Amino acid sequence: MGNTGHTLRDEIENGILTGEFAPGERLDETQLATRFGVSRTPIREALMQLSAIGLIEFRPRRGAVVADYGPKYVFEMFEVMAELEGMAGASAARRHTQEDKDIILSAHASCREAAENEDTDAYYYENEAFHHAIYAASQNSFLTEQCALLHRRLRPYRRLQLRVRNRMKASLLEHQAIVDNILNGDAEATRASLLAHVKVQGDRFSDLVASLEEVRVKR
Amino acid sequence: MGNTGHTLRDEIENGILTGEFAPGERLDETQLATRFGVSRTPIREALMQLSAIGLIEFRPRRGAVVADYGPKYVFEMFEVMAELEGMAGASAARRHTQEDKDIILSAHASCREAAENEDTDAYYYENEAFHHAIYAASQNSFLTEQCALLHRRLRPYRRLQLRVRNRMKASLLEHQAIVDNILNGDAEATRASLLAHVKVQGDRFSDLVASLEEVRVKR
DNA sequence: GTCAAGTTTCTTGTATACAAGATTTAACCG
DNA sequence: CGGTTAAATCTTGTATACAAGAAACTTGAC
Repeated sequence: MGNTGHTLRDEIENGILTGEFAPGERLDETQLATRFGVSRTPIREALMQLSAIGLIEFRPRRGAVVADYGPKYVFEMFEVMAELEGMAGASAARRHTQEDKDIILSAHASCREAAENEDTDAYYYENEAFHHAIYAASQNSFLTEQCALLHRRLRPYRRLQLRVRNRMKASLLEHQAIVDNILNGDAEATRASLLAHVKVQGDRFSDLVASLEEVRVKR
Repeated sequence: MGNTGHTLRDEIENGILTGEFAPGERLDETQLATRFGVSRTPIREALMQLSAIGLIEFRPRRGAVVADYGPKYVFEMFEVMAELEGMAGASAARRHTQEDKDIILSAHASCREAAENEDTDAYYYENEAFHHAIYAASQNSFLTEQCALLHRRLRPYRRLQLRVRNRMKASLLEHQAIVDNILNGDAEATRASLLAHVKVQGDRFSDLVASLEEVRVKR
């Protein structure tokens, strides 16, 4: 043995992002250790890393729990995500290379295909590739990393949304406008279109929470 | 004992941000352990946290070294910082409370005082308070956290800049414009003024690096 | 049957032990 | 005297041991 590879951290992170470990849930170190076939030490170190990026929280003497942000906080995260994506898009419109362009177009085509097949899972996956292609085209590697990080962090809160009626097709239309703006090299139009595209997700999340609240109150 | 308090992490982080541990320097776990009077285990966990936020890097089997970003990467960080601060300012202009306003004005007054006394150290400190006041006034706690985090991360690269001739007074003038814009509730003007205010720092950093490069080449 | 107090059990947080890879040092050869 | 290789040392990465605090359970009283 003898490895500091991030595989363990990624494994646990994945569990959180896929919803296997739900927000608020307590993470038992011993349990994780036996599950991954290691001792508690590397588990602990992975958890420390996750706590540093805010995915989990340590309660003193009570271990780690999956971070459970309030709805307001999640909405704020979407606001920041929108701004960062807008920035990446603006930068991509100005500085994208031929190769970036090819990758964006190919990702866009894959999204369209998924949408035409009404395959939400495939669309979900291809949509991520599309957004990552834009991050990379910004030519700003720090921005690319920050966008990717926040994107991952928001994943659990974006999962349900594509099931909403017609959301997939509306999303695709927005993608088309974004692609056009980037190819035209229109930085500010790209920024605006991406800002709106992402912000919609925060709004949808808020709507969802509001409706859940209403149900809860009514009972 | 029995503590998961962040004090140890903060201690090491401080050492990095103040330049005691220089970029590229190797961090010896045993050394740190004896220095802080604990075993290697909590040191290790603190280092894992710092690696997760990008302040240090783990080379497999070779331990932790203080992250040494290239000049390009640092410049990119300033670009993102500028955008985030612009966003915070725009939001602050729209949503600041009376209390936020008081804090901003008081921080601004302290900056002015430091500038009039030509006290660069005091200005450096009060300047941070001024910027944090704006973050808080955005009413977006996630944005506030992200800004504060990136601000800290850039601290080592901002240290030298105030020594530049007249920079302190120029900075104060920019602050005045920012304050005016916020009090007027002009979100876009605030965004623009903060964007420029921060971007200047990235430009200065680039100039610095360029001049150092030149010296290096000439010899 | 319900609640409270005390005891037991579990879990965390830290220290220490140990194995494997990296680095330094030393010895030997050219 | 320089270079290469092998041994010794050091450092990391992981496992285990142990102490202290939290949770759960038992027992007893009302």
